[in-house]
Amino acid sequence: MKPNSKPASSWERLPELIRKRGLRLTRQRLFLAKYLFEDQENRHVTAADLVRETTKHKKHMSLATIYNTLHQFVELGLLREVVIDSKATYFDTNLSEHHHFFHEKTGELVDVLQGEVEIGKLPAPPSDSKISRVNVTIHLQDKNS
Amino acid sequence: MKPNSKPASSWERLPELIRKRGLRLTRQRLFLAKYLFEDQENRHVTAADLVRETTKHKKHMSLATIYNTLHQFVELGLLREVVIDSKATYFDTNLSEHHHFFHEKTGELVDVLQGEVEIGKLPAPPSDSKISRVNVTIHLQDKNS
DNA sequence: TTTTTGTTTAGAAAGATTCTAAAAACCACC
DNA sequence: GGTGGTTTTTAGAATCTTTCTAAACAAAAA
Repeated sequence: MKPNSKPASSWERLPELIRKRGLRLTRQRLFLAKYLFEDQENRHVTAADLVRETTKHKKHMSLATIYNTLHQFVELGLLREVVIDSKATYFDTNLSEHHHFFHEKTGELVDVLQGEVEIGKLPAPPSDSKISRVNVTIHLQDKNS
Repeated sequence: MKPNSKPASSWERLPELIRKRGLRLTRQRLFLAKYLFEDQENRHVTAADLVRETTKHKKHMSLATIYNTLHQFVELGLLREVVIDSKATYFDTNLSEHHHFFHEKTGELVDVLQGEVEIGKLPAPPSDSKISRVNVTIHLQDKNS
């Protein structure tokens, strides 16, 4: 009889979400979900990061499976894909509306909370389109350069 | 902000710019500059586009040279590099401060003039960094989806 | 347990970008 | 205009990220 007052994490919602799509609850999908969502921290991971991490945890997964799973998680609304430089695609566990600092030198991404950016005006989209998202990326350099 | 009064075209300034850097005025650099800047239109080109175009104009250039030259033009302040999806890096001849519509379906980029976007508030950068650029990308979907 | 069907996997393939080192072109100097 | 030193260009190889393939495997159903 433990009280369950915490908000359900993506980790807890996973079986339901997966089943709703007719997908199977595999060892690999469970491991990745646990790894990404168990602690509520926001992460920015690449596919290569995850191959390294799964191997380190003695749960090696192939690149193909990592990519498949990440894309499925995006479909399920559990991850957001972020493309900023041509070196890598990041998958972001922070689903709330937010933006990013991008350190040009290191490739590091840092969240910028929604309230910290205000957009006063936007153009109307072309008539046959609608706006699906507005991305703001703040590129950073070292101060002394 | 200063109004965007058009200076001499990049095409005309090229010899001077190139020399200032101790670079040589080669046939290839001249052709690309002319191709990109001669008419004042704003372009969004990829390296592969340019290999195709140079070949079509019977001035074939290797991919390596195309990439080298594009990066040099970025260094010289003649082009801007734009990364939005993982499929390609675009080089943008529009140097004025501006942003982009991005058609998710087609990968097409369309300029959004500076005045059409207003940013009311930005976070302070981390103490060891400074903001080098702020990118706003407006992702578009088909209206009926 | 057996069957069915979806999933994972290693390795191959594809696509973008960078590297290499040999040949060609630029340009300063005569 | 030629020569020589240096930079550029080039084709092809190498690298890196991402996707594809088809064979082995595992989850759910019967």
